[in-house]
Amino acid sequence: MPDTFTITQLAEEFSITPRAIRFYEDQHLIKPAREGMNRVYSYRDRARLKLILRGKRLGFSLAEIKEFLDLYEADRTQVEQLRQLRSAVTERMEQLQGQLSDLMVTLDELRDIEAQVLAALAVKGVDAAG
Amino acid sequence: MPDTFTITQLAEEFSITPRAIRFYEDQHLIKPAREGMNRVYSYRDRARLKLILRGKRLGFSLAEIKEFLDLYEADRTQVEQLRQLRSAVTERMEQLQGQLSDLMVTLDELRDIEAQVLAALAVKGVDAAG
DNA sequence: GAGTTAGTTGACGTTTACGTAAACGTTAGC
DNA sequence: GCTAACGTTTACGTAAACGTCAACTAACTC
Repeated sequence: MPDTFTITQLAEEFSITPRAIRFYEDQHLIKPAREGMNRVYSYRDRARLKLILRGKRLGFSLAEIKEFLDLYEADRTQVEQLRQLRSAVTERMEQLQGQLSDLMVTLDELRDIEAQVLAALAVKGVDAAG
Repeated sequence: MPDTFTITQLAEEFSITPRAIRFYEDQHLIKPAREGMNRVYSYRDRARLKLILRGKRLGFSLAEIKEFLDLYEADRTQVEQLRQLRSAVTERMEQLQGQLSDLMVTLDELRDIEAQVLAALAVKGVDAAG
């Protein structure tokens, strides 16, 4: 592991495009150092990028992710910020729980349809595996 | 419960705008009857709209929802149709199973973060319920 | 018959998260 | 001394899912 990274190194490591990383910079989610014109990413920058991508996996918008990151950076010692973070996480969890139950209902319905289809095929004396 | 609905009635019932409902029609997800120029929604149309909104809550695109709805409507009398329907349903179920596990992983990550935040608050001797 | 209410069809605007050139600079190899 | 690889900025393009006018129409109400 080196201690600095180029933009394409990070792009390849995380399977995104350099364009995406630059876009995150445009949106002030990350600010790498410069060596002349070129961006140079530190180990901490890389960690930050990891957090960004994780936030995206979790379904947060870049604006939301920026708020989270700012919370971490601004002052990790302040209770109010921890509370904000917690409430954001809780809210998101509730959304996901809703999605989860919707998903399971949908799966149930699909199973019903599948059963009906199989029954209909059976009535026609057709091998279901056909 | 009446047996027909106007567009604003449905819009209000489901907390969306008439514009949204018309847009679904543009995308061929729903085709209400007409009384002169005006749209008239049957009870079945309303059920269909419910399905659309549920699909959206599940995070599917309108195009995907359309495919999904077409499954319900397909001609179930012909063997070939039944087979197609069955394979589409099966494929859909596999996709949903994938989403399901993704969702659960995501929820786990969020639970981790929540636990960390709670721990940080506890260290500060703060009531988490604050 | 003027106004209000509820509906209609365009058609352009908006947001998010980048993609996609265009036009250029800087080192490395041949 | 040229080109190839990799980087840069600027800027316009894109897709999804509507929002937001604008400019009607049709039906009631007074």
